[in-house]
Amino acid sequence: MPDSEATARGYHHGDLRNALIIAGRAILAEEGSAGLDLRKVARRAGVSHAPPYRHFPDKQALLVAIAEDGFQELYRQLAAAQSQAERAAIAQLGAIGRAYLAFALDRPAHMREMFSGLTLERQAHPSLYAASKQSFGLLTATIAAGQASGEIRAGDPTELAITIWSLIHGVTMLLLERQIAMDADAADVGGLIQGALQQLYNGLRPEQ
Amino acid sequence: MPDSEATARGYHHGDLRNALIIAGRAILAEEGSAGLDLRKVARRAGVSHAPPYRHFPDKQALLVAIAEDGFQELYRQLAAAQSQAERAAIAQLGAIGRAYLAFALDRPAHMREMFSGLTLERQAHPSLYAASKQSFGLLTATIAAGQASGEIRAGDPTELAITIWSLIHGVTMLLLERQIAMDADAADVGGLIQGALQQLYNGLRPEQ
DNA sequence: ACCTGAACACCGTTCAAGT
DNA sequence: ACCTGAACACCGTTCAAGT
Repeated sequence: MPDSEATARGYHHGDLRNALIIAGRAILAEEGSAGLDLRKVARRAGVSHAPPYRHFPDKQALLVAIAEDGFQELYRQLAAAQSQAERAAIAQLGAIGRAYLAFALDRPAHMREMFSGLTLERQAHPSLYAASKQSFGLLTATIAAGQASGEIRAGDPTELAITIWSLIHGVTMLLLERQIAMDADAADVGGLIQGALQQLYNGLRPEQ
Repeated sequence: MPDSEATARGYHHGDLRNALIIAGRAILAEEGSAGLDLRKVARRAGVSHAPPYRHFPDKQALLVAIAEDGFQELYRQLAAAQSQAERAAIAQLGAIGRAYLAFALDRPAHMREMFSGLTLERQAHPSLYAASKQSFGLLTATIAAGQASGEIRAGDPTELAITIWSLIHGVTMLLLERQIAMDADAADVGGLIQGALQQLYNGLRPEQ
């Protein structure tokens, strides 16, 4: 819950930009991306359809801002989950993975929008890129700590982080798209990502 | 390739349904999903904007058909890659992973469309679901063969297939969204997915 | 049966005015 | 400075006609 308008100042808004992002997120949650049109967002924020153009050059720019907001919230939730987990490396990675999945299942349309090709030019959206890199940094740091404590094998932690992020992201998006069967049971879903991470930890190679 | 009408019969088309799918794929390749509007697809297929409604109840249904076409082609490419790879399990999985990624990089808009939430109700789109399950079956069979030859540890091959598919899908989609840096070098990209699979094969746990 | 063209409601975007 | 309302080009969808 961001601060938003301090007070209305004769006009409708003190922080229209933020109000538009909040309205957009609400519409995404209620109607999905199909319902996310600029006029409806403006209406919900309490203004007519022109003022948004004072804050965003076009609809795409609003979508990027909504995605960036999502990446920031994702990071907060991953960091909270990690800080509350046991210190064992596998427990920390499991907590991050479950939080990543929980975020996605809690707001599927927002999650899809965050990874829907908006960010194609990283140079063009540096703050969005920075927001998503925070989460990657959390993963890398967790892995480096696990290597320091001897729980994770040596190697470039960035490479390992790419693999783990990919596994978590893949499970999450395939579940979101119903490509993997999902019993409505939440414990089942958490177990799925935990099981995948455990398999990565153990490896596919038979024990010798 | 459905059968439909064999030849044009005085009117413009013998197989408008198929022509619309092909036109849609071409637009996706040239302009991305933003350019994929029904009127443009119809124009490109050589008809006015009403006839598509004779084959598809709405735009969404055309998108689903385009996605299904994509899943069928994906399966063909995965199967071809696997059949040409060496018999070692890790080589087979690597070939499937590289083919999956190559498909996505070759047609990013189509790939995104295939995994963009169209399929939310599996019951509502049984043929799309079946098309995507073919590829999953290929993966499961490859894993089962690797277990039979002693190269892959014992366990439910479906569970292992979910993990491997998730890893391949995650690497692919994160690369597609530029969330993972990608040197334009194709060898590098192939190496990235091969490296991730190798890490899964070896496990994160330190050698004992 | 399959096609065309007009029509409707709607959306993204712009702009001339208002306060 | 920030707002409104009209306007334009366009899209998804429907429908009365044509052949």
